[in-house]
Amino acid sequence: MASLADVSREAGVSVATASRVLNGATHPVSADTRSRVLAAAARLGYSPSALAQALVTRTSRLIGVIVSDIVNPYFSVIARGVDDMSTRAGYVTMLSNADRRTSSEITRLQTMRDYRAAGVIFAGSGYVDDPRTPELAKAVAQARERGVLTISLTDRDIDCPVITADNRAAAYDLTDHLVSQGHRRIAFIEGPAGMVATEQRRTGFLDRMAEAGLRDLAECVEGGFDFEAGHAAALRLLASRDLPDAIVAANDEAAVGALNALRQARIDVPGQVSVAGIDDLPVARFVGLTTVSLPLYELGAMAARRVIDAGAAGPPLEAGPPVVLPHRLVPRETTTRRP
Amino acid sequence: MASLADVSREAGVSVATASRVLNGATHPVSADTRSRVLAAAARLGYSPSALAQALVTRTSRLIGVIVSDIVNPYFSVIARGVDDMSTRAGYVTMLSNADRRTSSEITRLQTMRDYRAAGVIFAGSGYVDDPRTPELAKAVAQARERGVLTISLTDRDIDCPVITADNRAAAYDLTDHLVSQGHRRIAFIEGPAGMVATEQRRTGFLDRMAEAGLRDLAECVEGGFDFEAGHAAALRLLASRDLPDAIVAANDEAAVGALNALRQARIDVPGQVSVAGIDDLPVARFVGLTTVSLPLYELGAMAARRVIDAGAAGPPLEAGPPVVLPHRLVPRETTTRRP
DNA sequence: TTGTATGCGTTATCAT
DNA sequence: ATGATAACGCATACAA
Repeated sequence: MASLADVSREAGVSVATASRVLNGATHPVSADTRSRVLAAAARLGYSPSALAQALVTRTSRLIGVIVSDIVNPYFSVIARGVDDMSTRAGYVTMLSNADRRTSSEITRLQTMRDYRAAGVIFAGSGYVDDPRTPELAKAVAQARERGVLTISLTDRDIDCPVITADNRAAAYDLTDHLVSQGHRRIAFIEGPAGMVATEQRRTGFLDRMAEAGLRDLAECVEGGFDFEAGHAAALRLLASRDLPDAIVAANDEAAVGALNALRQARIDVPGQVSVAGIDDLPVARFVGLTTVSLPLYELGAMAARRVIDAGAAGPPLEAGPPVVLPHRLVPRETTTRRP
Repeated sequence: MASLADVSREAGVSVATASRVLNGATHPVSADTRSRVLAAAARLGYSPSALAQALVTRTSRLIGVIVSDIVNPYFSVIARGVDDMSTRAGYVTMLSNADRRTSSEITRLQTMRDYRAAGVIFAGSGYVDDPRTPELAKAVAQARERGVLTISLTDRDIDCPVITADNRAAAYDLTDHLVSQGHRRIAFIEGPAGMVATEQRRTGFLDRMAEAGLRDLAECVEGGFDFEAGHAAALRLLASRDLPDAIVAANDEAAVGALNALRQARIDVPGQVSVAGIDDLPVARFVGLTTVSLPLYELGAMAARRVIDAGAAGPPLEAGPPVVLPHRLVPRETTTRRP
């Protein structure tokens, strides 16, 4: 309830000086009045209105993150990275679920912009040939005019800085691992149709297979990013001809789904078939799934740091080349050398 | 960039009337000027500063939710409930992770208060005899003075409305199910030490066992809320004397951890021992775990709705008796009638 | 039905 | 070193 005016009155100074000591500005203030103001503030339990500050400085300590679905561990890890960094810097994070709808991303970005968020981070992958991407790009541009820095964690055609992981390379490296283990017939359970992340991961798989002269032994099957999709895909694989040497799923959840289907069918993993995923979510570690660790937490944290730093030092950094954080192959128990 | 002043100028009216048509106030406005203002607003791409609005109305459309860890599916489901409801009402949700530290909950609440959040929701359980709870209570009281409505999703000694699930009854009902299936020796893998949710669930288990005259056959072992804890607990159970008829874990993750330990040890579940959890997280459905479904999503959604409704209709509802949302037993494949 | 004026809580500019 | 005072963008009580 106590405002700056209250404090200044209590301390017998003007609001200007009260403001100066309370926000630690570089402006000189006598030690005496400083302590008087501090005492008054403490006595009144003063705490500044972040709203008023944001209104006048034209930028807040709010950082937004727009995910597809916070219940998806992939995104919650990113959100955690954002929030840890935000909190450490005295910022607070705003969260929105867009359910992969570009239109939702647009509206969410706009409402965050109306709160003068210092920045907003897009965590979700876009779709290939998404007709709404231009609209999103326009919203991003408007946000920028309003002073909000937007950052994308995936490659998207919206003119803004991107901090990302290399999906293609991740799939490529994972496939390389399998190939080097002697596997030849390898099946790939794809991600959701139309997503660029899906394309990138499939491409990485196919590229490595082709390089190994195994193109003909590479089989892509429809899938998705969740347990059920992986489970169903594995079932289809089981139903058709004989089993491949290895199965790589577009992400960990699908891989675990496939793993379960296989084991329910009494297939020995990795004895008969190796299985691997991508992401390295907590569940992967738990079931001993071979996967490639993506810097999800770091992506969120670094994006947040970037908007924080931008706020501290004018509006220096824009767009520029994508920052690509490193991934890392994590061999575990679901893959082994082919007999 | 366009402000209300810009719009009013463009439309040739005062900011007052511009404000009136743009915020849909009940104030009468002629159809003619209304359309002029609307046109001007559209032309300029006007959108109101949520900051300025919040400053003057002394309440924002911000809803905060403080969880222990958003990566934990238990909390991400709650957060999803909050965000869905918030979004639908034009609010935006602020998220903070407190890692079960009461001191963090306090500071996070304060910064949300400084943004004049319409309300903040505490999702995490407290600790028994937590010496810091009084401080939290004080912070809650201060927040209320500032007009922010706080709601707790668990029983805590901070004077504020609570919307919750009955942890004790959930454990009780689950145990009842096992007992009615003929199980007699039942082990309970506890949650993290000191948490009130842990106490409540253990109590529910013990109560039902006692009523069945099975107190002596009830065994509580230390555990936790994650895979590893459940896994380790199951290992300990395996090491000691002979196996119980059934194992109920304090939550689904621990149950799945135990499940894995058992199966790795070639124990047939539910053939030799039944296993059950609490929460009904997505993973439970996937592995076919018997559990009790807690209204996590609903808790978040209802809490959000309550702060939204409170904003719409003065400051009517305070404290009052806890609202308890129903849980539901979900029998699946990890439990069966005892031979 | 429309306009004027005031205040919300700060920061920042310009004096003093 | 300190103090008036003008914004910031909007809502609203009071006039007209």
